[in-house]
Amino acid sequence: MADSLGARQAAVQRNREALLAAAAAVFVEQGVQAPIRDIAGRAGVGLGTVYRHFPSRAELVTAVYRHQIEECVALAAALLAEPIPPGAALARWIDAFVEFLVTKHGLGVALQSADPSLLTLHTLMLDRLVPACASLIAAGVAAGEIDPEVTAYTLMRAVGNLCILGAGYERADAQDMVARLLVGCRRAP
Amino acid sequence: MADSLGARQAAVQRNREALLAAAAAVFVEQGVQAPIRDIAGRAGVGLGTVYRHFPSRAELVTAVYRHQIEECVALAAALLAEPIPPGAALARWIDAFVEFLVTKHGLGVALQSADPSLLTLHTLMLDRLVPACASLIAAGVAAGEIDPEVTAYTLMRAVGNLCILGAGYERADAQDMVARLLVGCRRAP
Amino acid sequence: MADSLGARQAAVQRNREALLAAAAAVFVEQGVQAPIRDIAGRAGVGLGTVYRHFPSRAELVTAVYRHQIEECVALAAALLAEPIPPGAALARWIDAFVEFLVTKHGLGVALQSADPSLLTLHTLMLDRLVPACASLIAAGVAAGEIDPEVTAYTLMRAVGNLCILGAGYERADAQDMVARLLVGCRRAP
Amino acid sequence: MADSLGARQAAVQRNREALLAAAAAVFVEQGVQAPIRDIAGRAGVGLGTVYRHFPSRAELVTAVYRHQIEECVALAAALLAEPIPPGAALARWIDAFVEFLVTKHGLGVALQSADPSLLTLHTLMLDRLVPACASLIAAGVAAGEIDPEVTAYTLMRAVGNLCILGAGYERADAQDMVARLLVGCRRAP
DNA sequence: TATGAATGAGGGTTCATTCAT
DNA sequence: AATGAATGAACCCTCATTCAT
Repeated sequence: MADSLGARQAAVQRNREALLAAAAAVFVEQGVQAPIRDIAGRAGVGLGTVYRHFPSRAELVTAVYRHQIEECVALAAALLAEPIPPGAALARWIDAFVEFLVTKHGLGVALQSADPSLLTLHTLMLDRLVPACASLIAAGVAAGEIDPEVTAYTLMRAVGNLCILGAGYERADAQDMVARLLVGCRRAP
Repeated sequence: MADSLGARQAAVQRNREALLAAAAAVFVEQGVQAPIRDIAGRAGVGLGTVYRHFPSRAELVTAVYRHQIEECVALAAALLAEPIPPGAALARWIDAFVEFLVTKHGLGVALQSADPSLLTLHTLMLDRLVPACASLIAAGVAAGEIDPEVTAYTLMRAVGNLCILGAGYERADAQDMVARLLVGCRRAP
Repeated sequence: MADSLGARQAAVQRNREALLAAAAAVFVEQGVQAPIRDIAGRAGVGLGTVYRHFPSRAELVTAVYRHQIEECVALAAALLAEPIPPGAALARWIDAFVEFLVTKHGLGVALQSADPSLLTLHTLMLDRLVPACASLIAAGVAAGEIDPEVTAYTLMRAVGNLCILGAGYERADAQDMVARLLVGCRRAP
Repeated sequence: MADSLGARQAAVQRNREALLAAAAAVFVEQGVQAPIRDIAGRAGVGLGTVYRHFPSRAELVTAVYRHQIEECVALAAALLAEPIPPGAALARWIDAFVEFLVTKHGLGVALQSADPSLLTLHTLMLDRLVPACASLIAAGVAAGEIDPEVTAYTLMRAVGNLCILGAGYERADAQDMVARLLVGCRRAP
């Protein structure tokens, strides 16, 4: 009894994760506006199953990115605890953020869209990521390494935008441009 | 006979210009994916007329932005001719580019889209804008003011991305971020 | 063993009754086409349980209304046994029928629908209610109070229709219209 | 030029009328909630054509019934002008109304639905039909033939309901029941 | 040339129904 | 027996594109 119940719940969970993986992949290929049918097909489930797990596109999008966002949040705390200069900590954190944006998840495109279905994602970023980034900036400012004019939200939006890739503007280009942007955020001597 | 021919040609030309103006306005309001019907309606012409003048969306998009792009090209030449330091010239040119991107034309969004209908726009940028920008960069590099690693195409894509606005990330933010990016493009001392 | 068998059967019966109550409530609120899921949810059981007890919507609908219908049947016999004029007996019976139709059960809508899922309900009405009504009409005809042209089935359909309520046509309106219809069913002097 | 323009407009008008005819037929068979696709198919046009002519279901429904409604309105005026007793005029008008409801148009079902897509139709009835009926009732009341308690709106809803046909309750039954209802609306002696 | 009516593919969403556990 | 996850058919609606006039 408990076994078969557990087995069922496990299957449901597997389905949910298959959907998240499929959605992440499809979002990268087609953007967050990709047809729900495509996601269902990629996950190998029926259309209704997507709607069962994620009644609205917003919930699916949010679920896809939540985990990555939480990892970023955790990293910020970890870096602050390390005995390195705050400016370097910020740089390393931004590197990791870029890695997420660019490598596997299409978050960049997602962040810039005004689409109502992305409101929750935006909120999530505001609530979780911005404070994490702000703490690193504050440390950098306190150490005299970062220009106090720089705000976390704006910087993150800018980095997010710089990570929107395309033909002829690849990952390495985004990394380079972000690094240069950070140089411009240092405290003027 | 000649008169009525001339009159007809003039009417055709007027239609074309009304369409360009309407498309520019609609692109700003709704983005480059706006329904063709909206553009036709705004221009006061029939749907078929849009397709006659611009058989594909790409051609319409390209035509809309071509004029702005040519102004930028001309500005680059003008700035190079002025007796100012090349780094300042580049900064002023980028300022103007940002102005175009941000103020009236939604070019930012257009540039980052992977949509095949924007391929020609991309080509146009490559053909006309990149050389203009490259000439300013080259001058800056020659003067020892700009990092020789910076390439025109990448810089323009980055600036284009930084100019994708949204709620909480307005024109002034984009201008600020672009300025900081340029700081990061200076030759390392 | 006998106990647990009895207990199980009791639970099954409880489920069935919870479903009937839930369906009656949902039919009133949303009509007989309400989603099966809503009924399951209201009854606090799983979807499959609904299908086990009532394999088709028709069976559920019929079961919901059967009890009310039997009450009407019993009332007809009781009224015939009372020492009142047959015309008054018919009027009182119709009043009670209207009460059922209008007050709690949405039967009015159900009776007029051509939906195949309501065929059995229709049959039930034919088999049980029409004879009951016919007996009252026959008594009225015999007493010279009711027009012999009136047939039970037609009258019941008409009353059923008159009891389909809506904004601006409320219970009291239906009662009034039914009363006037009955006036028109009296024997012409 | 004028000819071909006229021909085109005529074709459009024919299409529109084919749609109205198809919709009327489909509404009778399946009710006003019938799939738009079925109406398009019956009319021999594409789906989009239905939406072009009637952007919402409400507009289609209203258009289907508007003509019949206006005929009824006109009839009321004509009957009032005739030298016949007002009670007879009302009876003849109601006969005509029943004819419309029952013969070709399924209006009965339409009138009782609370569906938002039928709001306009309801409004139309309120605005046009109810005053027409009320004028006949007023004349009957003034002549002492009609019970002053009877209101036009309620009577029309009742007649509408009585005209919802089904297996075993046909046109003749509806006519009979409506006639009896009218008897019940006479002034009590 | 210009028009705009017509078409139908495409994508969102709901819900009846099945079936493994 | 009960559960509820999964499925997919069926509808709705929008809009790019074609083409007769």
